[in-house]
Amino acid sequence: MNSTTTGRAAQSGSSGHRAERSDAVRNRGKLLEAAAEVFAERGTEASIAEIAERAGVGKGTVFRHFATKEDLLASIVIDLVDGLAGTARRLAQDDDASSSLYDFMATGVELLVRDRAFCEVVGEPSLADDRLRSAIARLVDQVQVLVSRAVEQGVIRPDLTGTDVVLLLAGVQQTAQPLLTAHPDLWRRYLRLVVDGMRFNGDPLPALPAPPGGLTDDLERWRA
Amino acid sequence: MNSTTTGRAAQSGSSGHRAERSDAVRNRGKLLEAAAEVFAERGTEASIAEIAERAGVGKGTVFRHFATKEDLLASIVIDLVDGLAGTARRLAQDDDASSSLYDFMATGVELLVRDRAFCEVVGEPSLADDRLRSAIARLVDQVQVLVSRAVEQGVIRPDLTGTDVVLLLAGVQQTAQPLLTAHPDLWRRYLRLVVDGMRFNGDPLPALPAPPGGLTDDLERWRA
DNA sequence: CACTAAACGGACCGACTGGTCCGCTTGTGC
DNA sequence: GCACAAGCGGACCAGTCGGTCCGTTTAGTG
Repeated sequence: MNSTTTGRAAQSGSSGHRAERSDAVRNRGKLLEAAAEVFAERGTEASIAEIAERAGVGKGTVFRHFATKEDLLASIVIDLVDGLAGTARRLAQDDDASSSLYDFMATGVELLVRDRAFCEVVGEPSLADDRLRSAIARLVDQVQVLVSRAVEQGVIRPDLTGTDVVLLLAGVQQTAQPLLTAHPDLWRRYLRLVVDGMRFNGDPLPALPAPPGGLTDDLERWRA
Repeated sequence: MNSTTTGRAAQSGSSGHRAERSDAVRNRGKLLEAAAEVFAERGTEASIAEIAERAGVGKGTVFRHFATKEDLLASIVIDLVDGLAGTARRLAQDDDASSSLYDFMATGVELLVRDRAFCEVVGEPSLADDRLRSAIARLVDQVQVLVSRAVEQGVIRPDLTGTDVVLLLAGVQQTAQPLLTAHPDLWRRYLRLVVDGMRFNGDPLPALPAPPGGLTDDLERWRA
């Protein structure tokens, strides 16, 4: 959990209001930790009451730190997305484009497999928090680096994009989902199959519409 | 809608209770039609009240025809699954194993794309109605015919199964889901990619555990 | 047409949810 | 150690849901 991104915490700085109290900081930490666990296990429909209970605080405390349930959920998912973007950035150091792209996808799918709420949120953009959208845009950007390198090295078909790869993560997870409890590693089978499909072999894919927005257009990026 | 599968309707036959009333038959029809629409649009969380309203009946009528909401939902999804199994059976007549398998998958994904509740139910086996499980088992059986033929003709890798193909349908749908409203045909892109991955090209896929149950073991089939 | 059992519909119930409010507690600066 | 603002927690509220119940309507029968 790299929770620097955390809350709209101490907006200190300007007029010298008192600093944030220590118990408040501690509770927000417990809250984020508990919420991450509960959302991962139970999905986005997990109740605030359960999160508060696991954190060992009252319900009121939840809403003092996060305006709404969606706000709390977004904070957590954004952290996950940013973490994944960090993985992509780190893997971009590696020379072997093929294996680094594969490793990235394996990391991503594994994350999705272990976190129900993450799956639901990234698979259904209706929960369209702006911060989340830009986090996804950052992720797509990082992945695009991996993809471009792989295309240059000729190890995947040239019409693939970072968006494709990110979307495919959720697809692979969903494929294995119905048998997940019985066969927790089944996603590897389908990841392999999808990766094999990503290798260049002649016929171009049905068109994904040309990226309409510029590089800074966050909202349009996700639909690029 | 092939609603012969419909309800636990007139259990007539034995002791000559009066025949089912015509308005009851009519209302059940309207109910199934309305529920299919509403579930397709809004997913499994659509409310009974909305379904009753669209059918033009009262809420009480819903529960006289279907014991619970899950019962109604299962009835509808089972019809869809059986319909898809019928498509598979019909396509098995065709000589070209490659194109018939592709056509089946395209039909399946398109159905998933247009029906939210169908997606949710088949992607999450927790709604484990027994009738639904056997319907899925029947579907997998039919698809296995297509798959076996394709393997024999050497057009797909030999370690694929009917279960794989059925699971992949939901995976392809999920891949396109986040951009679905903006690009309704995007699923074709990912179906093509997955189908390319299904073609034989050397390395075997990570193991899918050997089918543990016999052919009649419905429950184990889905996890075969 | 009269009679009855079946079907109907919507008021009602209990459970649960996200979110609010306010009296009480506690950390912090002086 | 005092004062007080900030933080706290849980009773509470309004809304929604699946499901039940029962007074009323209606389809079928002789």
